[in-house]
Amino acid sequence: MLDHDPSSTTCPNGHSHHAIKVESKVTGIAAQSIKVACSNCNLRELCMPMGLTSAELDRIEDVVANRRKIKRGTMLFHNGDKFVSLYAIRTGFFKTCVASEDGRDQVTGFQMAGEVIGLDGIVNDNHTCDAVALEDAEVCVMPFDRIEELSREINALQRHVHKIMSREIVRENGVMLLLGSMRAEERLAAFLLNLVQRLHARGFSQSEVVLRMTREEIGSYLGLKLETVSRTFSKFVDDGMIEVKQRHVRILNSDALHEIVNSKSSL
Amino acid sequence: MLDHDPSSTTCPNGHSHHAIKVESKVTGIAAQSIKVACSNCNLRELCMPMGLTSAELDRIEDVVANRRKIKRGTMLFHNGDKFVSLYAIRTGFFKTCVASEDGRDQVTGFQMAGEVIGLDGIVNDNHTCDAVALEDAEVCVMPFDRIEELSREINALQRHVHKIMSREIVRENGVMLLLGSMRAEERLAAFLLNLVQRLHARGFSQSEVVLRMTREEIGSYLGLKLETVSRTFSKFVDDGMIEVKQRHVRILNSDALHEIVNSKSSL
DNA sequence: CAAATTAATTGATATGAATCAAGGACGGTG
DNA sequence: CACCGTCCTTGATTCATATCAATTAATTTG
Repeated sequence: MLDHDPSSTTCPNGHSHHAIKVESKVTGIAAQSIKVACSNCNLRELCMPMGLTSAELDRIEDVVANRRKIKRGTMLFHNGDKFVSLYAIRTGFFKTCVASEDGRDQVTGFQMAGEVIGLDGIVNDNHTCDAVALEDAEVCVMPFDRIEELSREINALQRHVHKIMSREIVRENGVMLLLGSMRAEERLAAFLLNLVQRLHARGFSQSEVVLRMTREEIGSYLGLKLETVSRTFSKFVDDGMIEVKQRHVRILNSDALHEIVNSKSSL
Repeated sequence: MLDHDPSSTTCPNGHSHHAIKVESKVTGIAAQSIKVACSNCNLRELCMPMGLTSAELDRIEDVVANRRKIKRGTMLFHNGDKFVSLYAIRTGFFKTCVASEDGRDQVTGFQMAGEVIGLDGIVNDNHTCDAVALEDAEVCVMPFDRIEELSREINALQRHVHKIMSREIVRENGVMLLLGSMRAEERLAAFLLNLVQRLHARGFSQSEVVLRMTREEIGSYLGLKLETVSRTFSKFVDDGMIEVKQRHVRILNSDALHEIVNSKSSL
C-alpha cells in the first residue's frame, strides 16, 4: 500500500534525511547547529524551484534562516505583527484567518506541508491575518529581504516566488467562486475534494482524510454555519458518498462528489 | 471644486502629458512611435515604485512595451490565453471573472486606472480569468519577462512587484470575509465605500459614483442576485443614505454606510 | 423616430441556510 | 473512572435571499 498514516500531515515519503543538528559519526563532520539542507528535504519539489544547478541549490538554502516549531493552537504570526519572513511549512497544518473591525472572523485558508504562508504581509510590512497551527508544526523561516536578494541573482528562484504568489491569487479566485455562487453541498464537496487532492500529492490516501479543523472552522472557510457543515456531512453519509467518524472522513464515491460540485451543468 | 466629471474613470488630474506618438514642434525631436513615458504619467505614483532615481525611472519605462486600446465590452485577455504580459490600466474600467467548469460565472474584481491586471497568469503561464473592459480603455502592456529582468536590477521595482501581488492577495482576503460573513446590506455598503474610496484616491468625488457595471455584475461580485442588489439600493435610498439614478449614485451619508459594514459591533 | 433589446425595479412566493435548543460523544485530567 | 469542557449531531423554527413574474426605463438599432 502506498497509503500512509493519516493521523499526521507530515509528508510520509521520507524518513529523517533533514540535515538539522546532525552530528554524523560516519562522516566525522561536526554538527552545524541550525544549518538546513533543502537539498535533502523531501519537500523540495513542493517548495523549491525545479531545475537548479546544485551550486544554485546550495545558495538557495541560505534563504532559510532557521526553523521554528509551533505548538498546536498557537500562532505563527498574528494580525498586526511586523512582516519579516515568509514561512515554508515543513510539518503540520495551519489555518489563516482575517478579522473585520467588528470582530467577525473568516478563515481564509488551510495550509499544509510544502506550502508557504505570510505573503499577506509584504504589501504593508505588517501581517493582516493570523496563522494558527492546527497541529504541532514546524516551519522554515525565510527572511523576505534575503529572498529578494537571492532572487535577484537566481532567476529560477525569482520565478518561483512569483509563481507562489500568483498561485495564491488563483486559489483565492477559486474560493471567491465557491463563496459567491455555490450552495452548501457544493462547497463542502469542493472542500473535501481539494483537501484529499492536496494530501494525495503529498503521498497520502486519495480516499481518507483526517480533518485537522473543527466544523466551525470548515464553516468559516466555506461561509457556512457549523450546523450546516454537520448536516451536509450527514447528508453525504446518507447518500453513501462518504463515511464520517468524527474527524475521520473516508471518501466512498469521489465521482459523486465531483458531480455535486459541477451540478449546475445538468440543467 | 475638486470634483471631476464622474462620467469617466480616467484620472482627471492631468491633461495630455503622456508622451505617446509625440511630434513636438517645440523640441524639434521626431516622434518616437510608441515610446511611453512613465516619468510623465500622472498615474506614476499609482503604478510605479516611489523613490527612484531619474536614471532608474528612465530604465523602468522599458517595462512598457506598448499601449493597447480596448473597446468597451471586449476582452483584454481571456481564460486560457497564454500569459505574456501584465497590464497597467491607464484609462477605463475592467472587470475580471472566473468561470467554473459548469459555466457559473464569478466576478472576482473591478479594476480602474493605475491598477495592474494579469497576475493570475503567472503561475501556469495561462490566464485563468477573463478581463473585460466595462468602458473604452487603454492599458500599458508590460511583458512579464521584461519585468522580471528589470526587477533583478532595480530593487525598488522588485519590491514594487511583490507589493502589487501581495496587495491583491490581501484584497482577496477581504472579499472572502465579505462573501463569507456579511449580509446583503453589508456587502453592498462595503462595495460602495470601497469604490468611492478608490475613485477619490484618483481625484474624483467622495460622494458621487457612476457605476460602470450592471446590477448583475455587482451581484456576481458580491455573491447576490441582481434583484437583491436592486432592492438593497432601494432600501439605502429609502433610508436616505444614498441617491440612485440608474448608474449614478450619490452618497448622502457615508457614516451610515460605514455603520452598516461594521454593524455586528453594535451587539 | 419607432422598434427592439437590455437593464432595472418591484411584488409575491419559495427555499436554503441560520438560528435556537437540546442531547450525545469524545478527549483530557484530576 | 468520573468529571469537565469542547466538539458534534439533530430537530424545530425563523429569516434572508433566491426565484418567478410582471412592469417600467433606458439604450441601441434599423
